[in-house]
Amino acid sequence: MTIETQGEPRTEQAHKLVAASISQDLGFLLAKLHAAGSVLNNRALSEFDLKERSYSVLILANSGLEPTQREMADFLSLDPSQIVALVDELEKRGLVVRAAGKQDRRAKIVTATGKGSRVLAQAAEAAGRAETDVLDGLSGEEAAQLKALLRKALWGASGA
Amino acid sequence: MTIETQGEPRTEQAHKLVAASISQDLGFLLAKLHAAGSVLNNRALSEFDLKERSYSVLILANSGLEPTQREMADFLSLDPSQIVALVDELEKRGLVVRAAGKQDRRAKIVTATGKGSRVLAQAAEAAGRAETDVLDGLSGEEAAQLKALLRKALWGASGA
DNA sequence: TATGGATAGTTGAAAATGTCAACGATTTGT
DNA sequence: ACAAATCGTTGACATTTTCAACTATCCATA
Repeated sequence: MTIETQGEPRTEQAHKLVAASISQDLGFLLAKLHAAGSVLNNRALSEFDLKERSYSVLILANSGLEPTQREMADFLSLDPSQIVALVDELEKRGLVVRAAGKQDRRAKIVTATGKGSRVLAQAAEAAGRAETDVLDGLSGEEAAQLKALLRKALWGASGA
Repeated sequence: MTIETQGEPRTEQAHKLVAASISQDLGFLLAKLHAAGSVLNNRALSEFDLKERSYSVLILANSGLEPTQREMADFLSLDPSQIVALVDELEKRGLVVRAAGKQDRRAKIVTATGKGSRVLAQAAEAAGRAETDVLDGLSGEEAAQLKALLRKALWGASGA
């Protein structure tokens, strides 16, 4: 990020409106960096026919935490019906399987297949490179600090 | 934010899935904090019949920087046609006026009216309170640091 | 100074997303 | 055993995004 990443069509540039007070607004800063990052992320993931959403689901399915769809919905701040569609697609592609929960048979536990794990490993690399691009303007330490602060804001000092 | 803000229906809680590796992913962290913040922001702004979008436009219109609609679109990462709709509504409500650009008569400069300024002043207070809620888990210093890092990631060290 | 190509705003249509209410299957509390 | 709640799913509906035109205007250059 920061000023023109490459000779590309020009990603972002210092703008006269940066001086406006909205540049101090947290919601705006989050929205803008999120928007910029989404473009790069989705571009990087498109090679694997994934988007940010399906990528997230695949990560959770591969986490070993045996998440149910409901837990995924809560955690990803998505409507349960959206999880259905995402899991449907990943399952159709053989990257993920649904299994009835052991204690609660209403719930469906989503788990990554071997193929899902392998695709995820590659996708994660590409996503990592995209993240590096987004945080181009920050030092490694600053990048880590930014992520730590975001985690703390979300889950408090105890968060991962 | 952080664990349950109040006795409310429960806003957010430490989740078992926090342990998943996606909690280290910048895009996810931005999306999640942005989503959580949007809820609070829009709730706070609804008192003034504003949403995050129209609030942003109103701020820029009130900035004294005489932004054109195109500049707003670029800066807010929105399609120009969305700016049209937002300005239409604000103009209908008498909070903002359009004027032809002096050098370029194709461009429309959007400026806040007196009424717009007054509404904005109050809305900004409410939005500020919402932001405080979102950053509940951070100290004042940490909150400032977070915002500084976001700005730096977007515009480099020179940014506002 | 005329002419071609770009750009600002606007409109409207199409596609993608978000929201929400209902339903069957299952669990939980009493 | 029964009532109330919950999980996944479906489908309807609303909102948002994306994109291709179109007019008016600007700019470059012959």
